[in-house]
Amino acid sequence: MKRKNLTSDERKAATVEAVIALAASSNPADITTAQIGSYMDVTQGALFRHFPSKQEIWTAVMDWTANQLLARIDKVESDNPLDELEAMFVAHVDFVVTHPGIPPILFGELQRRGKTPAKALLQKLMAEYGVRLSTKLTRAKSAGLIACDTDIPAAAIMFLGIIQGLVMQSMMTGNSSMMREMSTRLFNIYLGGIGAKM
Amino acid sequence: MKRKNLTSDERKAATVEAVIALAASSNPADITTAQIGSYMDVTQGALFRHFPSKQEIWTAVMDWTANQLLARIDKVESDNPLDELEAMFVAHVDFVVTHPGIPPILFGELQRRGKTPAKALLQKLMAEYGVRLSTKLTRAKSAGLIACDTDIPAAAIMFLGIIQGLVMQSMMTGNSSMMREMSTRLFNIYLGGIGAKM
DNA sequence: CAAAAGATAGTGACTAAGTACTATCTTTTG
DNA sequence: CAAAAGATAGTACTTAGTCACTATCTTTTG
Repeated sequence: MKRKNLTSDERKAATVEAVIALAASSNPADITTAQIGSYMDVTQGALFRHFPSKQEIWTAVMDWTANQLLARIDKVESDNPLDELEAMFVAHVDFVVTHPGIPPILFGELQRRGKTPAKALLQKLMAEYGVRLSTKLTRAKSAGLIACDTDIPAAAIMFLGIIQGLVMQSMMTGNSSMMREMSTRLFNIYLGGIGAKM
Repeated sequence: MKRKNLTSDERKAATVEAVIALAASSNPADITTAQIGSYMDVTQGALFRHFPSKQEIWTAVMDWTANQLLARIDKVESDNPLDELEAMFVAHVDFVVTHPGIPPILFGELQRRGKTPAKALLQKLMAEYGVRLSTKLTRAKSAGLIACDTDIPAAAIMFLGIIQGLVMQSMMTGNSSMMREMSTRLFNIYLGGIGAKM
């Protein structure tokens, strides 16, 4: 069997992919460098040629995730802020459904004590997400599309919370296909909550 | 130094308490039997006199949690189902605020692969919680207190999701005191979402 | 009722199985 | 052929779980 050498960048990308794939079927905290290596048909020691420590692998994973998620929710474009919010919602749910390992990774990172680089990236991601939500909600309010007394910070937390709840539900039942269908039903309730005129 | 022997039941209860306390300041997955023992001023080996395995400790913790949480949300009593829902919401948030180790524990257990006894208990807890929510929402609908076309399953998921989101937010900022204040703001949006007449 | 006997809780040193990470040698590749 | 990627075989350390023994508590019995 002939061995295939990848460039350092390729191997880094493959590593991130491997971690995300593994996280879909095992607790992120329990993923070992040996498992990551074996997933890529590479020995465990080879990882340390590209990452100085395991923690750096998590940082790379968080970085990839943040970029992917923000890119997806930034792709929405409409002159109606409510349509944009719905598109963000759908894009986010879609991202999670197609990458079931991501939510456990985020939670695992969130639980970590102290401020690791990976956790800092996660906080930055959430902050930027929040800005986007607030902006669109404010525009919707100005346009008279939602109730004029809408509590925007609370509405932003709620937006993310709904997705959270969905993810949790699907992890509990092990059924992630219900997410897409349920997401529109949840979003309808959300629209009612912020007094959207339909 | 005189040694204090506890009965097996007392020691089990103390262990559960220790685990919950430790989970407030460190990742549940990283809690070792040595840490648990040291928290109670007992050696690590002593734990295995009362629990056959570490997994059984987690099961005991889940059992305690499920009983506590259900007891608290069952205490609410009113002739107005919406008031009951709000009281459940407040009771749940209060439980989480006073036991900050619980959410990480639940999420850690949820991530575990396969069906451990602890995970089964968690699923049972959620199922029972869901029943209570559906019952109250149905009563509210019959009484005309909320919109007659309310999507009850979605509303039940949403109820839990909001709490999820709150918890996540507080874990991110490390500020859990904002939870109580924010919870009423979120609940107001929720009421709007299910078309509550105010 | 006090002392012996038995039961139970806790100790401390150990083990076996991992873990992240490293030093050195080998293969691939431009 | 030289530089980069991977293999091999480690190191040093951590972890859940074990076990023979000891301290403490409870029950029996002369």
